Parts: sequence; C-alpha cells; structure tokens
Amino acid sequence: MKLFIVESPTKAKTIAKYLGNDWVVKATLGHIKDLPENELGIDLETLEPRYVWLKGKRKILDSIKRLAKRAKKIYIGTDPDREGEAIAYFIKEELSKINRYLYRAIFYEVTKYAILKAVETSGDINLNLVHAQFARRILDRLIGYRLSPFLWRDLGGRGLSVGRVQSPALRLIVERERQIQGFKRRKYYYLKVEFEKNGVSFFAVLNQRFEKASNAEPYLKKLKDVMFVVKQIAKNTQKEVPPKPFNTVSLQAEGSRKLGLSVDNVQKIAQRLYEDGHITYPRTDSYRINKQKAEEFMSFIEKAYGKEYVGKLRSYRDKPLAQGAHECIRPTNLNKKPRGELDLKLWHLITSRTLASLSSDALREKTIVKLYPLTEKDLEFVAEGLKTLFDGWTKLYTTEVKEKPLPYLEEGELLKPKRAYIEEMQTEPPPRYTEGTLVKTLERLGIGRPSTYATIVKTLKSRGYVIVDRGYLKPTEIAFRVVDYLTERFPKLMDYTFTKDMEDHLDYVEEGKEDWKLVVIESYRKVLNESNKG
DNA sequence: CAGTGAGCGAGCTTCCGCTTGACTT
Repeated sequence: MKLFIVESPTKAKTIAKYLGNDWVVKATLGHIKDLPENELGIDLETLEPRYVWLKGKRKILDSIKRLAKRAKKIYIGTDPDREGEAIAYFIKEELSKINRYLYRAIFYEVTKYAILKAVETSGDINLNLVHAQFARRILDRLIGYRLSPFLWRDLGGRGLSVGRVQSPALRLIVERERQIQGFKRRKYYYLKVEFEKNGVSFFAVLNQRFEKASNAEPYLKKLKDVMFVVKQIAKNTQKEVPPKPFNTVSLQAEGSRKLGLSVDNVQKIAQRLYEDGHITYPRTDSYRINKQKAEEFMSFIEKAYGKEYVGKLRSYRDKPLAQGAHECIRPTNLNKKPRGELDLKLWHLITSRTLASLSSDALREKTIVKLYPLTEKDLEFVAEGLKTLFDGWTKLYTTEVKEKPLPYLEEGELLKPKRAYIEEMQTEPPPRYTEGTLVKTLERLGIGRPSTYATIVKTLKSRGYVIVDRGYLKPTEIAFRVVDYLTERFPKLMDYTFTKDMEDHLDYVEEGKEDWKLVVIESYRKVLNESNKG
C-alpha cells in the first residue's frame, strides 16, 4: 500500500480515482500546526517559533500515522506554494520517525497525468519555501500581537486590533470617507438640443461646459427657432473582448453585486458548490482554464448559439503573486445543476461567465455626429450613437451597456430641433467601497490571499471598524482614530506597498539568497520606525 | 478602629493563512 497526502478532502477523492487500488489518499484539512493563539509563541531572542497542534488535527494525523506504518511509500502532495510546503514540512516531521520512504510530490493541476508525473518526479521538501512561510507567519504575529496592545493602551478600546492586512484595508476605507466628507459638490451646466426624426429622438450637446446657468442662457436665446445642419458623421466599430473567467476576487465582487449578498456569503455558497462537485476549487487567484474543458465548453457554445459565437482560447497572464495549482472558478459539468435557489443562481453566474469568456468579441458601432446651428456656424454640437453590430459574448453574459439609437442622417442635412434647454449637472464624490470593490482593491495592491479576502471584511466588521450601510462600507468613529494613530506611529505598516516589499524579500528567502530571520527583523524594524537598534 | 489609597499581580483583548466538518442553538 502507498499513501498520498493532500490538503483538501475533495481533492483526495479525485486523486484516489486516478491512482490504483493499492493507494490510500488522505487529507489534512489545511494547516496542522500554528503558533499558539493565546500567547506570542515566538522567542524574541532567537525568533524561534513554537508551533502547536491546531484543534482536531492531532486526531487526523494519528489516523494518517496508522496508515504510514503499513505504507511502502508516502507522498506528500500538499499545494505547491509557501503554505503548502510548510504543511508538508510538519507532516514530514510527524511521519519521518515512522517511515523513511517519504517524498514530496508536486503537481499544478488535478489530472491523472499530472498526479502520476508528480509521483514519478517526487523529491524532498524545499526548506527555503518553508522558511519563507515561517518569516511570513512570524512577522504577521509580531505585528498583530505586539502592536494591538498599543491601541488598547492609548485608545482605550477592548479588542481593537492591528494587522499587516486589516490595517491598510481599514485605511482605504477611512481615506475614502475623508475624500467624501471633504468633497464640495459643484454644479455645472450643458446646453442640450433634442431632435426627432423617423420616430427616433436623440440629443446633441454643445461641446462646452458652463460654470453658471446664466452663462449658458445667451446661447440658448440665440437658438430659438433656428435650424441645425449636420456637419459631419464619423463612425467607428469597436471590439469588445469578453471578460476573463472568475477567480476568487472577481466572483466575490460580481456575486455580491448581482445577488446582493456579502462576499462572505458568496464564498460560503461557492464552497458548497465545490464540495458538491459543481464547480472547481473556489480559492484561486488564477484565470487559467483547463484546455480540454475549454474545448468542451466551446463546442457547447457552438451547438447552443452557433459557430459565430465561439471565441478563442485566451491565455491570461497571472499576476506575479499568483501561486499554486488551481485554475479559474468554472463549472465542472454543464449538465449537472445544483439544487437550492442561491446555489443555482451562483452556479448560473459562474457558468455564463465561463462560457462568455470563451465566446467571441462583441462588435459595437459608435457614431459621432457634429452639428451646428444655421445662424451660429462656430458653435459645435455633438450627438453620439451606439449600436451593437454583433452581440458576441454579451449574449451569454449580461452587461450594462446601453444602446444609444440614432436615426439615419446625412451630412448637410437640415434638422429642426424639438427643444433646446440647459441641463444642470453636479460633480459627485467618489463612492464608498462595497465589500466587492474593497476586495478588488486589496487584490490589486497584493494585500491578502484568496482564502482570506472574505475574512478580512468580516474582521473589520466584527472589530466595530466598519458598518454596512445600504451595501456600502462606512467606517465608524473608532476606525478614524485607529487609522490616525497607526499612520502617525507606524507609517511603514500603513503604506500600501508594505506587503509587496515583504513579498520581495520572501522571494529571496525562497531562492535561498536571504536568511528568513533577517527578513523578519528588518521588516519588523521598519514597522517600528527603528533603524539600528537590537 | 474604620476607611482610604497606593502599589502590585493576575488575567485579558490581538495576527494571517490553509482547510472543512463537528459542534451547539
């Protein structure tokens, strides 16, 4: 008997099918050890961490150990990234006393070929990766557990918290709120003319903006009973490329927007869909799609919508921070629909998005018509039209593009306006973040990971830092004080590039070029605003 | 002698990231 160990039980089931009868596949359910929760767990002299059993994991490892005793060979197939390597390290620590035929198997997709190849080419644990995880973990712990007490002491709030991820996230929300508070709405005015021809009405706007309505009025007077001339008609067609398939962040953003749920809820439903076998792994930062599946989906598009709706297989460049084996979030089987109203809705969203991503470009024709009043040849009015020539992917996935119809027009043509008027407009402040836009912004800044985006939002809520107001995140009084305090005291931590700097150093650790303890010391010193003190 | 207050010690909130089922209401 041979033993194969992974993190996810769903993955374990799949892999068990690929391997033969003499294999047993077991899952750890993620990390098995971590720093203790109720103390720092780090020796401040040596930086040595004290990793302890996570709740319930000793039992899981015990059952794996029993199998390990009888196994001829053991393959550790945890995820091919920093966290997965650390899990592998702790598994090895437990099993190496029992069985010396231990190997690290690495695969980047869950297919039979990739699994067999991983077994064949298996090697040993990469300690550099493990050390990078130690550095990441310990730095996060130091920041969280050593800085939070400053807030308790100086702001007098029980349970306030500081974190490498949550604090910059909170800063985003507070900064946006300040922009909104400081925003002065300004009114401005446009001169507009409405025309109607062949039952189609359309608008032309003077290409000039007025600060006061009174400045526009003399122009309006001149237009009374004046005919307009079509001076120029320019058309151009625009290609609209399909959206990418979903990753965790885009699913959370789109799902919460379209279904009116919190990102946490969207993630929960996605997890259920995954466990029931309806979709691929829901915690991923990749847009990559399995080639075979993509071809299957494309032939479905051809059958259901026609050949002209089939697009091409696009390759997306994953962000440099993207780690791991997973592909995009997509349906596993187009014919297998989930039960349950919300499950079905989210599955439909995922399915139509996936199909749209493999569909053809939409073609739109934009028309720009320039007109002038007969008596005022120097004034230029502009009318715009937008027409869909071919709907392409938008047939499969809803978009919010509005058509702007124009009647047939010819250059030199005379038109009689239906009415002319001054339209009052107002500058608007930027909107507050929604859960979805916050998570998107964090992803863009490289802050947080697919498994934690939903939790970040939850933490900010449960600390009393933000409340949800009509779907928008509104910071509380204490949030302002926390952000001001941290910005004053620990500016480096509040810098949005802190995580990126850390990641750069961790890359060096992973390449064996830098000592992990030095990375922790250097980064933590920067946070504390210290330069050379021990 | 009773009440007051300084001083001390014990107990206490907190991080990010990986993964679900086993709990209770």
